[in-house]
Amino acid sequence: MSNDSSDLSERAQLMLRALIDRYVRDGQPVGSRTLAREAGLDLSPATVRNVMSDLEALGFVCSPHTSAGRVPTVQGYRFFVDTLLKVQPLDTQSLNNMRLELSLDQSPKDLVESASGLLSGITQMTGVVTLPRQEHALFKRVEFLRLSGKQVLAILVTGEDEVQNRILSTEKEHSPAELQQASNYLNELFAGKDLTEVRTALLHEMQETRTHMNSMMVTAMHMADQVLEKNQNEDFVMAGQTNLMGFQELCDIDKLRKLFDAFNTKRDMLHLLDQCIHSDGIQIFIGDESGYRMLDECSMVTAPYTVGGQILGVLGVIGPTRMAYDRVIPIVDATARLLGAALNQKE
Amino acid sequence: MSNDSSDLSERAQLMLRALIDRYVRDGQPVGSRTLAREAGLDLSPATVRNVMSDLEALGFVCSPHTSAGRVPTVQGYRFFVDTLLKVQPLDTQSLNNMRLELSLDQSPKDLVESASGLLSGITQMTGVVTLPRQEHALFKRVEFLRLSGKQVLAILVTGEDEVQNRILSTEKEHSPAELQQASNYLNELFAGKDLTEVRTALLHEMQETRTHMNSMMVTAMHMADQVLEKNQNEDFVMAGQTNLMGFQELCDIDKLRKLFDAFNTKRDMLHLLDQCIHSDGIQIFIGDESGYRMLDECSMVTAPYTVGGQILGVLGVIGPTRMAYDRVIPIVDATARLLGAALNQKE
DNA sequence: ATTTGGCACTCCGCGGGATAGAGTGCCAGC
DNA sequence: GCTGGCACTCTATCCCGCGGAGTGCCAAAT
Repeated sequence: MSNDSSDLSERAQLMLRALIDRYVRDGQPVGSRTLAREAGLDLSPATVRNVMSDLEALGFVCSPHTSAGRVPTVQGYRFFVDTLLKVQPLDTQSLNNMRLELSLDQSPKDLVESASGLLSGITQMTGVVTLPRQEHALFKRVEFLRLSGKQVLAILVTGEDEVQNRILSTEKEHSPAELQQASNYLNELFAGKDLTEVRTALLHEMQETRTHMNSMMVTAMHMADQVLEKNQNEDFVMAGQTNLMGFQELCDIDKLRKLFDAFNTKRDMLHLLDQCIHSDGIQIFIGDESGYRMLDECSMVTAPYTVGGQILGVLGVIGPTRMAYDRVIPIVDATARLLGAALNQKE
Repeated sequence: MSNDSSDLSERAQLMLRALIDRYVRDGQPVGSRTLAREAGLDLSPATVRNVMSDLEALGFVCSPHTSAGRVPTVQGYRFFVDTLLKVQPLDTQSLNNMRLELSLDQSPKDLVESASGLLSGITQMTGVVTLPRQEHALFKRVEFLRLSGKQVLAILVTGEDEVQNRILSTEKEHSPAELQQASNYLNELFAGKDLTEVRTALLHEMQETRTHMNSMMVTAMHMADQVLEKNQNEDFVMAGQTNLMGFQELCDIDKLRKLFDAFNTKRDMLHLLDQCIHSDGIQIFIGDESGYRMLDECSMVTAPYTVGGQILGVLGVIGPTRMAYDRVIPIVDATARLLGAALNQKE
């Protein structure tokens, strides 16, 4: 018969939708009688049973044991979100709240915190937001201060008056005057430019024959290089971890523990989020699709946020696989847009 | 009879000790037979029962229900730690590990992280360490950078090359030259002094008639004041929250949730830690003694850490009331000493 | 006067039916 | 192709009885 999922009968799709809908609502396996009522179609439980049997054969649902209702599988959720999900438009009430929350005058860092809080607050799950990439921020100025011996404190001021410090170890001791010269030189050369632009220009310059550069210039270049070097202090912020404690499927203490441990060792998490940043638009990991054990019973809905077309970071929500995707997706989407807009105003 | 706790019979004290010992080990109410064996005294269960009855009358133990063994009460623990606790000396193995971990060349901030990790790692509970107070750090130098309009970026470098940024809003626009003058003036005046000393000197100067100060000096003073103003970025670091999930008495998801929520809203926690900073030496909060509901089934063992006699912060361990105080106390104590020593070397 | 053994009593925890409820699968009839 | 009916299965729950652990008290022993 039709084990090509694409020509799954209209009716079967409707039932799957209804089943997931119901299961998401109350977490119990759903049986034929319930579904018959729920689906709106005027069918008897017996008929529903037949259809469910088909759905089970396709791997979209399964029953925990004989004589329990059916539960969606990961593939079931996948098919659901891919082809038969209709997102619910966000009610204007919440939207306004969000806009308000994110339009207050805040520093970029605070905005990220707010966004994370919003996500966790509205969805009652856990919100994550990666810190914005600095790569495309504007180079405003740099200053060097001599600390002691060969240690130099570099201060980099970027577009939105964000300040970064770094302590450099130089090869020889530099006098305050030399440092002043170096920073003047760099500021003149690069002020107002894009950080990546600065970086490439820098590398380019340094590869040029250095004959027509005086030693001061070389020093300046070197130090600037060190400052910009590992500028990817990629990290992220999350809020509402404890929200996850409310869900039955995570009430197994051991599972929760693994999850939280994973949050603490941020490495894997970052790696996962990193993957999301490359796809534009909403991305959804269901259950173990992420490939990370820690998220076994969890799903993640993410979206990149952008300013002027440039992707600055990712944000999203982590919750049990059984989540209301139709509700969560627009929330994540809206948050991404609003955060982008808020960051844009700052520039 | 003797309901004055101070003349609790030798034997009764011994039994209380044994009881707590046993209860801490396996978490089960302990009955007369067990205790008779445990206590070492050669007594029959019946005798033990009589003594336990006394202890119950004094409020040191209680039974969860008729015909269960006895469990120490908060007051029981209190009496235990106050008068009949003998701390176990720390084995040299662990001590060396700790010393190693804290003697690596690390920035103060990293040291704090390490200390917190150590506490949680060794005790298998949750470690907390407040960030060191900066009040008694040395003023090394300050620099001002003009950002835009009336915004000035102040950079304060303290003793151990710690750097702090602050953005000031000034009353009028200052030229780079003016700012340079101001920082020169301040650096000359205050370099190498204690931050609090600087602060008081500052306030004193500003109250003086300003007639013999030129406008540059006034400006400098004002800006310095703003920089030093709210220098108490009190915050703390904790590690190993998930360790707490292992304990039965906290396996009630709801209780755990409250606890973690409390950790996230750091306010109460800070307040509590703040109280500890004023007492010198180990301090122990048992159960609800802290007055904070969140710690209902938990205890906290803290100790301030010092450099050169100055208390810089507090560190400690949070765990279930049923913890091995005799083991935890020396660990907290040692960590405090080692952290103090490590910070001292940095100066 | 304290300690001890004995005894009756209480309460928890556990395994074992028994039962009700929910749900399935299949089949025969519409 | 849909439906009602029927037998079957599996779970969850309550109840029961029982053994174990422990207490409290009393009377006897030291």
